[in-house]
Amino acid sequence: MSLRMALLGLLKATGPASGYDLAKLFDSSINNAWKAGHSQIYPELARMTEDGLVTVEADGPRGRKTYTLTDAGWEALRHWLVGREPERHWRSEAALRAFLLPLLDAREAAAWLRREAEYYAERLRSLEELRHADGEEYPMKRAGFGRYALELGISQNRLLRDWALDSAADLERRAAEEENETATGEDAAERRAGD
Amino acid sequence: MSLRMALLGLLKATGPASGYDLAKLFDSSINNAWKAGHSQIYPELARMTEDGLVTVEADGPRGRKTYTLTDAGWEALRHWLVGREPERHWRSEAALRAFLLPLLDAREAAAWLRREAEYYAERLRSLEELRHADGEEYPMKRAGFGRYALELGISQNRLLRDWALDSAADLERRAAEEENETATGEDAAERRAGD
DNA sequence: AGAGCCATGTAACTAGTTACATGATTCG
DNA sequence: CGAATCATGTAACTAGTTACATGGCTCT
Repeated sequence: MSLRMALLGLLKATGPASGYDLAKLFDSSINNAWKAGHSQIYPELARMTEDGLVTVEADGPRGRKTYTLTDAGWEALRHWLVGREPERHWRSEAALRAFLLPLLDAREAAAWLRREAEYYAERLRSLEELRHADGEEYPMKRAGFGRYALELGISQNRLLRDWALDSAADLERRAAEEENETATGEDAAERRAGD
Repeated sequence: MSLRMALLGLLKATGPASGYDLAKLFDSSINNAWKAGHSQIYPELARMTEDGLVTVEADGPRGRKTYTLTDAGWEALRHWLVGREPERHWRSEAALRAFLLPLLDAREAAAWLRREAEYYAERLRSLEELRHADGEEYPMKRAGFGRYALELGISQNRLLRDWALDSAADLERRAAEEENETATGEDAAERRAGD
């Protein structure tokens, strides 16, 4: 359903487009919110045509098919956006790893987190560039389309970067404390064993 | 693969458990990072047994099967955690809606965002409670397991709440400006048409 | 003529969802 | 003895991934 809505939204925002165009738009715009390859998009467009949400004109060069949003299509999108509770579940491999991280040795986990932080920092940079890019470089920016999603993406990547750095520092502090304990305190360990 | 790793991680952290236990643990702990129902967990455990990652003892009451992590299972988990780039793609219905939001009327979009903000605020409250809960109420907290994921979840919900409120305010400001323009300025519109 | 991009699709597979189905035990 | 919970599974379906397959058009 979400894929379908993403396609309807892109058609609403850009006007008529081919499956090929939509696949490219996916990569360059909505990409931070949803992902789909052409092998998923083409059959979905065919089903949407059957359901009357889009109409197709097969005319362009190389058998290019141009899809146009119908009234029913726009109505379906509006209804989905406004009239339904969103699905809240998300699956994120990054979050899962975060969850499992304390199973590792603290130093190892910290090192991994620092590499993650670099990734998020890089990502943050590229999204901030998008914010300052004008309409030609980032065509979806026209009409404020994607504006709020872009801000969200930027904030989230900043958050993830900071979280990774803070967690790494925390793990390193804990590792250092432990090492300190075992190094200075054979006697302390004996004291603990005694009570 | 991620489901498999989540199950291995839970077994590592809690010790031997049944499919039923693991399904409940999923709901109560790892839930913010990954989601799975029993109909996905049971067959996965069967496959993991075939692959030698866990062993099964069918002994308990009501045909309860107890799964135990093997050395190969722990090794597989370690390797997945440390030795691979994570998959970065995420699909989030919330983010997709954020992207498509500017297609709606500004007032309507703002109202929707304010409802969203309430949802995130509620979620934030319940995660913050978890942070202060002791080990009995939140068993995964033992040994710091899930600690970093919990902090991440709290930060993310706070971010989403604030993002929704800020975006709503922005949309309302824009709507007000537009209304102001059309109300006061027939002449202004003509002036614009003239240049 | 050949490289590169435009453009569309299908097939086989893995992952995840929803609904159905069954029965044992425990507690009040 | 009945309700709640424990406990396991399967079947049918939808969504998403990866790999394969084909051919047209444009530019050099």
